[in-house]
Amino acid sequence: MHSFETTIGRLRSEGFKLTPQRLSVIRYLIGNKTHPTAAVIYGDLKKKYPSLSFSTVYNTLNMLEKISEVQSLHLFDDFLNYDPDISSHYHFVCRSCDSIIDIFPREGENVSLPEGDISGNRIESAQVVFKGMCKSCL
Amino acid sequence: MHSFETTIGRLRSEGFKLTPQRLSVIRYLIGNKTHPTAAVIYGDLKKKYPSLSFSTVYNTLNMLEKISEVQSLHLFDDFLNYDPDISSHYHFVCRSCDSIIDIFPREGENVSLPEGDISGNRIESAQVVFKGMCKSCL
DNA sequence: ACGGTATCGAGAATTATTATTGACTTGATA
DNA sequence: TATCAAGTCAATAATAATTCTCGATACCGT
Ligand SMILES: [Mn+2]
Ligand SMILES: [Mn+2]
Ligand SMILES: [Zn+2]
Ligand SMILES: [Zn+2]
Repeated sequence: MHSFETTIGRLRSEGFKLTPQRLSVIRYLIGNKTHPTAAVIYGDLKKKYPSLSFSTVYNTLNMLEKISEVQSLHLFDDFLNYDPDISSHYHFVCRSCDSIIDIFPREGENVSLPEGDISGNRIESAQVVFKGMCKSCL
Repeated sequence: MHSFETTIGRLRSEGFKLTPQRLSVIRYLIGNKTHPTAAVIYGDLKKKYPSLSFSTVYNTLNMLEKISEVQSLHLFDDFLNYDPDISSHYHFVCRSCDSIIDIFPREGENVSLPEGDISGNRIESAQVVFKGMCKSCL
């Protein structure tokens, strides 16, 4: 996500109301380096905002995804993970402990993807998911 | 998938019975260059095998995935696509027509991924999904 | 204050996939 | 042939993440 100010500015200009519920979800996500599920977000925020509902969490996440402030990740079978980090990076998923690790490819790490077209199809985004055993599980 | 003979040989050696229902699913998938869903497989086979049930399609797909004869792909929100092509390749998904296009990286197409370890995590497989507009939709 | 609109939360609905169940098939054995 | 055990079938129920519905409420400009 962008900064708090930028994000709420974008929502305002798109015509969304900045309700306390939405702001709580946004504050939860800003600077969050994990990849929480809707259930985790709901569970954590419910403590502080007991009247928050699941629908509102989903609605807010879908709204944020629509304006590309978060990205949903299909890493597991039964649920989505949400990534507030919209910088270009990839993911590693451990098949033993299910942890999700951000991969920021550096020079020499040999992650390179085409941009523009491939076989005549126009690429707009690319997702890379590595699976294996994470450092701690090894 | 491997050849018909190799595949049924593997199933036999793993202790699975080669029932007509399973064989019909296997024959459907061998050489299939699309990425059918369980529902599509069921719908197509139902015409020829009216007593086939959905459970059997799912059970057979899960069995084939367990022995790595097919690969399930989480490309859309609500269902899985199954890929009988187990050679190393990637996918392009068109956001306009939802078609799934195989990407076999060639020399000079600049798709290269690390093997072995990345940041101390052991890579066992990698999935790449490009999204954008396909050639025909452009 | 008033009227129109957006959003809320609660709970129902949706739906792809998985689990359960009881009948049936198969093959080995006596 | 009779019996038995294991595997598999199809029908159906269950599961669970996400979305939808709806009446109530908050907000906004006038
Ligand atoms: Mn991430
Ligand atoms: Mn493919
Ligand atoms: Zn791990
Ligand atoms: Zn297309």
